[in-house]
Amino acid sequence: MLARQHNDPSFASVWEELQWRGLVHVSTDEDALAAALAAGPITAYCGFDPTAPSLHLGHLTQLLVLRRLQLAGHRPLGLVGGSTGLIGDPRPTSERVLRTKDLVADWVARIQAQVAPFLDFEGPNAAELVNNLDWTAPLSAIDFLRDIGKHYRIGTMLKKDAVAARLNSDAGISYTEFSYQILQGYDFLELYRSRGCVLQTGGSDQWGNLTSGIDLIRRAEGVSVHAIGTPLITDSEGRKFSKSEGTAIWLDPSETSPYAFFQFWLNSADADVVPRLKVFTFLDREEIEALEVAVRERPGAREAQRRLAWEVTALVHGDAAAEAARAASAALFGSGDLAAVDAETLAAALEELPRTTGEPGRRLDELLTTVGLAKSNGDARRGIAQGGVYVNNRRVEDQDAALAEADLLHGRFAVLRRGKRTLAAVVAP
RNA sequence: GGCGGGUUACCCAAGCGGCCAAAGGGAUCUGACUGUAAAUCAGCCGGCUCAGCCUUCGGGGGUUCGAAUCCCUCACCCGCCA
Repeated sequence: MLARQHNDPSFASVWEELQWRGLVHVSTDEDALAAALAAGPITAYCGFDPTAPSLHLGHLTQLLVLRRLQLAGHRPLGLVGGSTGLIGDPRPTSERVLRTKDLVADWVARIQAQVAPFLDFEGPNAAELVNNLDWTAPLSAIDFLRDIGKHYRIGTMLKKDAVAARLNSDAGISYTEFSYQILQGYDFLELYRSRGCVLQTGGSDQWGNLTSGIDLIRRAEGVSVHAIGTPLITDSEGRKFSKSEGTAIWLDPSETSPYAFFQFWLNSADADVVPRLKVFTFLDREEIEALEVAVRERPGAREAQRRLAWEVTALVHGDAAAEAARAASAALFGSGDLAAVDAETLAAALEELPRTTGEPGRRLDELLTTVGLAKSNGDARRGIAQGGVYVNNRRVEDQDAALAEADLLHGRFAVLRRGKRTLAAVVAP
């Protein structure tokens, strides 16, 4: 997968490409940054805090920024925050619940394993994974206060958006989370000292934490370093699509199956698809512009969405998984007549879906709940009453309906559908 | 340490003894339209053996025929004062 990736040679520099792809929302002085990137290989880092067992799409943006920098000859550092993850950066609305150290350690390992495949650990600009616990754990509270704390002014810290928002909310903020920006700033300083790191990337919501490190390095070392803040990826309505609220799309296939992942991209709105191609694929400008034309002239064909879905699924889950997801999507949504799909193809497609076993006579509401298409039997029955439940693409009319012998395709399978596009499989025992 | 305010369903937020499973908004979900899109309109939106019943309004304990609403207490949060 790594071997296929490349930056677009039609750009004069990686900086220009990052800008074209819409990956630069804010940065430190553009001229100085562009000059630093052009002057020769530099070391850049991005941090990922283990606040969940998996990374999600917001993190994928960051991984790809690091990778594009690496493809341009720079050296990427992937930091997994073993210590910052124990603290948690302040969310705008509420205080985080502290996780146990064991749990965070487990998540660190998982996330390291998710970061690694996106970077090349061979060659002259080999990537490196680092863990900030390595340098913060040995630090005593006294040394921390004397050596680092002295560089921080309370007034500046209070003005950071994340802190100010919390102070204005009725949630308040603990000293623990208030201190987060210092920890992240210290990471940058440490990486500057130990590895000559002069660039940090991150989401624009991390800007305050990025500048924390820049300011610290200037005070402690008298050196100006750089930062790039990427835009928060949203849909055309401005909603974050990767937020922890439940619609999160995870990189871990056991959290979000490759099929569901593929479907997510396939369902991108016309207005979103081109920006997403730029951010999440390695397609050249020329190709993306051609797809942009396709969206404009033949929107119903959804060529750009199909390409996007394939590319990103292959990038994250590999070619085989992407092909399986594509084939399943084609089989399940292709003709509308599922009985026409041959047994082998159907069986393979259903492998991609959530599934449960069920025999004729089982109530549909129970099957829907069991397989996760409804959160309760009442929800399932409500769904049927609203005309939103289908068996093998045929609408179910009766709330008390049960699975019928005739519903079993090839004598074994039934496809349950909730709404327009959420599918699950029932397999006869 | 003192005084005052607050804790409501996924989120925001009304309610201030019965008409409260709890207003309103948002999100999610479903239908119509369509392209497995967007926008728009409509509906649903705690659970169940569903014209009824059960469990919810920070935790626990009271008062009352009856509490999200009153009292006590514990926890947490906010503000002002020290």
